[in-house]
Amino acid sequence: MNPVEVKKRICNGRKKIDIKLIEKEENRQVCFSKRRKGLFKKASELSTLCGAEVAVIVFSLTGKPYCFGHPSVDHVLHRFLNNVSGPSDTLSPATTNCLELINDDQLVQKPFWWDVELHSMGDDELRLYEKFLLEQQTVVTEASEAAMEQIDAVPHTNPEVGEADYFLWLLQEIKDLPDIDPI
Amino acid sequence: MNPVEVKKRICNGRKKIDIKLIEKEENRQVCFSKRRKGLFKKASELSTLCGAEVAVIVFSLTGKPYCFGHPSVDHVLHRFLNNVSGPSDTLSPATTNCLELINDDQLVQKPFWWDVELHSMGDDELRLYEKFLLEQQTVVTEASEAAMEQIDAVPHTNPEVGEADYFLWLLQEIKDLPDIDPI
DNA sequence: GATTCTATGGTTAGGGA
DNA sequence: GTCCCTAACCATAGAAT
Repeated sequence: MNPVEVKKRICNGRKKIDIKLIEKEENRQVCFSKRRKGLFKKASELSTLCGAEVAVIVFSLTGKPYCFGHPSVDHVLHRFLNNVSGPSDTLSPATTNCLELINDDQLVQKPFWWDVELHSMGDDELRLYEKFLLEQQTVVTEASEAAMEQIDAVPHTNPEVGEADYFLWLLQEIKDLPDIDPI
Repeated sequence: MNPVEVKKRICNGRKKIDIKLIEKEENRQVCFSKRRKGLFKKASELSTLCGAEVAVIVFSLTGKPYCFGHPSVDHVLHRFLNNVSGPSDTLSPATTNCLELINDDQLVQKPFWWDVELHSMGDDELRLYEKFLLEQQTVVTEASEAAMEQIDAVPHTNPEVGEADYFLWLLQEIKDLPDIDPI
């Protein structure tokens, strides 16, 4: 910069603002960007300093989502959602047996059809696959949420326990299901 | 306080610390408490100032959950879980064709094996099914995340577009897949 | 454990680019 | 939209309560 041209920069130091919706569209936008960044940084510092798991999700007024998570947003959300769904140690013995089956490694560790070889894909394939995975997430999540809403709506008074055998069958089907060999 | 007794408080002003796990158990505990509070305050200010919807979930090292949400944690989580798919308008034409297929109602609205009749279930069955759905979410999410991490790691320079046909095949398989009639 | 205290280090509002 | 800039405001480390 030309020394002669150095104009004294007018410094508008930080001004105190009260915490209410910022009216001016542009100011609000800039503030959102800055403070979102600051919030994520604080969250990151908290997780590092204190070994905490943190997830932050923000929707701007325009509906755009932003998120931060350590170790990942989904990890924290799952932990949270599984915590919230209530104590699972009050289940009947019959159900517990079934849950052990679900938690068995067989189901989760079996290579599924979505375990494809990524390195063989081109750029567009990768992006498409990414999109596809997100769609699958959405499908399962929506089915899960819809079902769970219904579950919550159903009064939990039905004492029939024996019917749980259905799930043993269902699990068997699942185990045999996603075993398609891609290409 | 007795004026005679007013001892000058030795002030230890804030010291710069580097961002790494605080070793000393007690200090970490105090820091967690303070910074968690600060984080929630920042989140609150962001939502008020900018009209944003915010959810923050924190697990301490001891496993205790804390959360903040505006208008509520559940509201934001629900919105986020239904909203995961990102912008699709920057993709190449070849990819876009494929995405249209993905987005086609056929795939998503076809009744899947998890669309079971809830009202026929007993109490334990319902709880078990709920657990099962959460497991399925985890499986798909984890597969998705692992794959997407790899996708991000792969340099997006491969110009081969034609390979995307693989996904047309994959989608066909998917459409025919989950068509098991429960019981 | 949580809260209070003080002096710093850190954050950020309003401009400008 | 993002980045820099400054100065005033704010959060917080360490110690004590």
